[in-house]
Amino acid sequence: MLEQSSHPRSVRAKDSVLAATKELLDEGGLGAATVDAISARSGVSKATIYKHWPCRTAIAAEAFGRRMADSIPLPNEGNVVDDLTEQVRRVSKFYAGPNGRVFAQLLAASVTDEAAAPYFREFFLDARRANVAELWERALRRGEVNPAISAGTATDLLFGPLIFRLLTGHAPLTEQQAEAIATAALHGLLKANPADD
Amino acid sequence: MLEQSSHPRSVRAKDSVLAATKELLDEGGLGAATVDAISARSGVSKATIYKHWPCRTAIAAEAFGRRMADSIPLPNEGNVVDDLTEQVRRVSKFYAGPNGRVFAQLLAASVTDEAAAPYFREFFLDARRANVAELWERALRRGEVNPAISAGTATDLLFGPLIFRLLTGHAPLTEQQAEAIATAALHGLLKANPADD
DNA sequence: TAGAGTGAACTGTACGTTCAGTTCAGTTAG
DNA sequence: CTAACTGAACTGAACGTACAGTTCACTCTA
Repeated sequence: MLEQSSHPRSVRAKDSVLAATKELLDEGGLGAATVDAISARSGVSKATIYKHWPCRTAIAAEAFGRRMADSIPLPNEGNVVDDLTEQVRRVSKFYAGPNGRVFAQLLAASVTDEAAAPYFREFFLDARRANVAELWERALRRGEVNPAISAGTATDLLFGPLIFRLLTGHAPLTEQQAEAIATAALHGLLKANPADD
Repeated sequence: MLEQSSHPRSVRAKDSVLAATKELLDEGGLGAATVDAISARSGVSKATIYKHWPCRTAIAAEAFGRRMADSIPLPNEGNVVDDLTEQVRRVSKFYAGPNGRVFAQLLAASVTDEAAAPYFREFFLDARRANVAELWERALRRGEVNPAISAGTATDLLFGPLIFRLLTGHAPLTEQQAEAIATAALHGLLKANPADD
């Protein structure tokens, strides 16, 4: 019971807001997570909410951010082709589900909403990039990948296409598509590779 | 003088709206192109505007769409590596400029704005994809690229990373970066290629 | 009792709608 | 050839709505 009261009120208010926002995002996407709705459901007043966050989008980014890291663990199958392909497949699957829609809305909102961009970066991109960087480092140590390519470029090449598709909806995010993208990224677009299966 | 009067009023109104919107987009991005501002500058009433377009974003997409096709001609240097690399470089340069910001805002707005998405797709993506598809077909005929990869996948792999960076701003869009991305996409991330310069 | 939170009202912006009245282009009648 | 007619398209100004973000007098709780 020390646990409960050791949380200052402000912490309880924050948690309550984040929990309510998470629910609203699940139910109706970013559009449903209005500040009034968050306030009503969490029982925290708008005035207090705006003491903790600079804008609406930032709340949503923080509320939604944690689940993504949790829901996509880092694969470790022992070789870079399998690991990276599996990672692309997992991320693609995440995007293809209902959470993908919310993710897209948040990314889109962060473009307009200057104050929210750092939140979005912190809760989504940084963790994701760190993940891939670790896979990339492993692969580099094993000598399996081109050392002239940076982890950042590799990340963009593998996941940029997924995000492109997610946002524009011009092509589906099926498992086959994810594999096609990963394979193309790993082996290249040119016909120079005779060692393909 | 027949030319003038041969345009029905509706065409003149549309042109006026598109011209005004284009100006506003240049001056202050999507945020400046409010429907009231467009109406005021074009001299076309809001009621009329909403007879021609379903929502604000659609106007902006159409107004902004044409310049992009114009400003990025299709390269033809005779081989796929140079052509695609050059194309990536050109698109990257376009994104890095002031128009890139507007493009990002439009793409972001289309995520939320259901009615605008088809406009955005028509005026940006379709033309772009057709462009790359043509380059890809050429390369296929010459046997320079992997025939197992579709033009769509190739497009996503080459331009998805640029869009990813543009939207999140996590990495710059310099010419070097564009080349690094194109090279990585063409040759692949793996170390399997001995035939590199 | 002092700092944190409440709640309710308020401001401001911008989308999209509505409608009575006006302009214009093409048509018909004189 | 001209003048009246017609209907579609446009105007202008107001309106309703939604939502972000702010303010302030208050209440509670640590």
